[in-house]
Amino acid sequence: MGQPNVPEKPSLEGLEGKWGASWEQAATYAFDRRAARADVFSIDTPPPTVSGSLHVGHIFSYTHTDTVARYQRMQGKDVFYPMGWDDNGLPTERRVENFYGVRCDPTVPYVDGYAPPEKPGKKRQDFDAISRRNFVELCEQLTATDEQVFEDLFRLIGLSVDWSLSYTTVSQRSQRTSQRAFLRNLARGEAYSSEAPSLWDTTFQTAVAQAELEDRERPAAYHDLAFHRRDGGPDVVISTTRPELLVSCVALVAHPDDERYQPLFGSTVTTPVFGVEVPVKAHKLAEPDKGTGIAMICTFGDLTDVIWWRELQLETRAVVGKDGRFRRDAPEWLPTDAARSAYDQFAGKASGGAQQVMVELLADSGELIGEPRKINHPVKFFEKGDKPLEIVTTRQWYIRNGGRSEELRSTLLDRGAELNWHPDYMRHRYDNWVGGLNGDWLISRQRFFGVPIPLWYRLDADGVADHDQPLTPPESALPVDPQADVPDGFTADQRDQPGGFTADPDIMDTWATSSLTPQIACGWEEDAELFAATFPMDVRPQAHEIIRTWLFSTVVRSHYEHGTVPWANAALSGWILDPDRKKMSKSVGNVVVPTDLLEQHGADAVRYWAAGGRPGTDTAFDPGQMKIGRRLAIKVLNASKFALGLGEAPADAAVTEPLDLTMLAELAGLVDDATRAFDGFDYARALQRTEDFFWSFCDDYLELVKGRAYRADDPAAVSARVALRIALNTLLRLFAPFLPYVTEEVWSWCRADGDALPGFEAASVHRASWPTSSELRAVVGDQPEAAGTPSVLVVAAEVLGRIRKAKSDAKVSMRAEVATVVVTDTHDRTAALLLAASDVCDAGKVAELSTALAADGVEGTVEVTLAEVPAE
RNA sequence: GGGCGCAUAGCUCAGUUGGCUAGAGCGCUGCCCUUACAAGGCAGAUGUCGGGGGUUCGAGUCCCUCUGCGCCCA
Repeated sequence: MGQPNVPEKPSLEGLEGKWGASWEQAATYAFDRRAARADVFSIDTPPPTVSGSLHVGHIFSYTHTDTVARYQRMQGKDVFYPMGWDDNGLPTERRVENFYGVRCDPTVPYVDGYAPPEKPGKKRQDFDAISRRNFVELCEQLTATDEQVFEDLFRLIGLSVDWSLSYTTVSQRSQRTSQRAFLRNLARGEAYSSEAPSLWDTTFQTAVAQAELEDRERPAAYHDLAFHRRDGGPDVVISTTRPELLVSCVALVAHPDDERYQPLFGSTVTTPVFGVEVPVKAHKLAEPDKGTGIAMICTFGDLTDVIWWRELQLETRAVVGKDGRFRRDAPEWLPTDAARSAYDQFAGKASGGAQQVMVELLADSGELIGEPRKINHPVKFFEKGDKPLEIVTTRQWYIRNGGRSEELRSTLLDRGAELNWHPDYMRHRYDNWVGGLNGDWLISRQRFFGVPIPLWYRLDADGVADHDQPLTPPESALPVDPQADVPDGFTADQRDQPGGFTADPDIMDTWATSSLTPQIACGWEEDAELFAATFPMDVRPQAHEIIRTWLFSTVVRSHYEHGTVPWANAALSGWILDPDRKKMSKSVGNVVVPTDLLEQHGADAVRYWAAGGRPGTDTAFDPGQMKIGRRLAIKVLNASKFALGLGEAPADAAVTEPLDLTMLAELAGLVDDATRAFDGFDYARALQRTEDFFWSFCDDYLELVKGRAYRADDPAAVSARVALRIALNTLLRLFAPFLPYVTEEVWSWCRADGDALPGFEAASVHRASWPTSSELRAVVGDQPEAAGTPSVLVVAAEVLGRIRKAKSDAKVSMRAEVATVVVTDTHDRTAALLLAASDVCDAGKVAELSTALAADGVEGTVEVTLAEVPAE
């Protein structure tokens, strides 16, 4: 049998580089694609947005998943753990624009060998306008660099990803998958296009989906406007925060039960300034106690207007264009020259300017009642935008997601209920979101960098597109770029010609592709063998704030395509909070750069901090915890050095001493606990239990057996050495998911010269089997003292503690001699103590240990008498 | 307004079906160079378990209610 090769001065320095290279070379984390589905654990890793900056959040949540991956691998699973990079969409476009000083203008021709400006312009207006193709090329160039930075970090933190499985969300394969899934949705009627009011970001010039909205408090003012009754009765006064939209007013609305306005229902009134006749309607969404209780409906001021417009079947009088400005020509519905000339005063203006003009017009005509009343109210924004959204009628593509169908919604709620949520309460987020949907999923985006919608439209003799019968490519032709490729049956010169065809100009929403990460990663319709082995996946790890977007959209796509949930488990991670309990975000400027942390504390230490963040729980960024993690890693080195440096422990030697047996019995309990925790995705609990055990193992058990273990040629010494070796072997495996570097380092000591100590046969601790309590109980056997109550180890450690305290109180060294220790306690406890008496005496430097029986109901005592110290 | 979560030592947090005197680490104080570890060890002090009510022999734990904070949604 080999001897462990323990370094003289073990150290954490350089372990990341050493073992990172070793794992890569030995393909330690390689997925074996020949495995059967039952033997695979497959992980739908969140593809990070590489155009974003690195921050500690990346370390945090990805470490959580990695601990689970490592656990499952040690449980014998073939772990499918790919990494993806999300290059798709707006964040990349913005980064490329700012990085190179360019912006995309689809009307500009392609320039071969284009080089971006040497000094990027400061303002967007000064950016170089370049063709779509040049722009996409720059996107691809920059993301490749960004991906490498991310991969380096993830490798350093020790993610046990199989890097050969990496994918990007804009790769040809992802585009093919995304377009294929879309075309199948289209063929089955799950996707459709429609000309409808859509939320529109005037900065980005694109439609956005409900899932991308956020409310922001903005100041506004209620303006009271007088509408005139036809019968000469008193004016009807409405309150509005957007008086500039008066020109697009199509009706007034009040609650059906509102007695004040019931007489007016069915009649018409005329609008102030413009004199347009509009009906007064009743609808239950009107709020009687808001403003005057009667509101004007405009096309369109907000989402409620859209509901009223649709349900009350009102006219459309749209005035705000995609650029966010009022149309330049006076609308045809204005009845008089005076109305038209009033309109001309704010034609072409954005809403702010138009409002000023409109308010003046109203004031001049006397139809503005009283002073505007300032309020703060929530306004809808695109989450990445900084101007309020407008509602503009455009043709867009949608995927049905239950927002307009009770039946589908309930089916998708059932899908959510099929998932195991970790923590369980996160399922409410899903139910909440799905239950509150008010429209289908808008997936088309009027942007440039992304997966194109793979469609063309026939143009009739007048050049009008037929949107009802889109031209589709065969799946074999995917991916297509409709703006470069030509549909079957047409020639390139028919593009945009009457009688020819035109391309759908849009790309798909980022989520329309990332909702397919299981299909992309598992090789749907690309690699049948891989797909069969990995799908549906075992777990989707992700942050809780994107349950409504990523998680839900993935469930929708999988439901349509496969009739199943995409994974068995959803594991939600919390956020990183800064020490002031604020969410870390770039805009707040409180982000900590992870590379510095890794350099400072080491990967194991940073992982230790991350793994302490319980599933779903927000966790404060805490360098203090990293220091503790580092201390733990050093402790593992030193304790291992001790446990392995004690001389011979024959492979067939038995553990015989009660103290040793008790320790192993307790270790078996720990193994059960940690295993249970990991099975429930509670890595944090597994770590905490292991750590607790390890510290008392070091403080008490190691101290108790130290003297005995050093003795030569003594069966009791051999018992200690064997027990230490078994305990170390078990603890290294328990720690391996959390501290992959230091545990691998120590594991390697036990395999010196290819001759492994018993239990250390696996080439890597990360390929060793997860410990079981039965392997430990086999060693312990049914020896009563081992399973005894009270535990020999616990009683001995307690008495040792009293001895230490006596020395500490007397302010003497722990090596100080003790003359006598008298333990008075119950029969069982003193009996247990006596089984470890010589160890306690060794550890405490005790000359004489005696016990006495305590009287019934009297608390046990430990009397420690220090030896006389000769005067100096 | 609806939903969900959180509130335990100065700080960060454990406390799994209710059960002995509520724990750990950090920080703080004191002692100790001890042949695994001074980037260390040992010991010590520290609590109205957010407030109130209820169920129970017994509540940090279960129920109700209130307060504060956070998140999601409207």
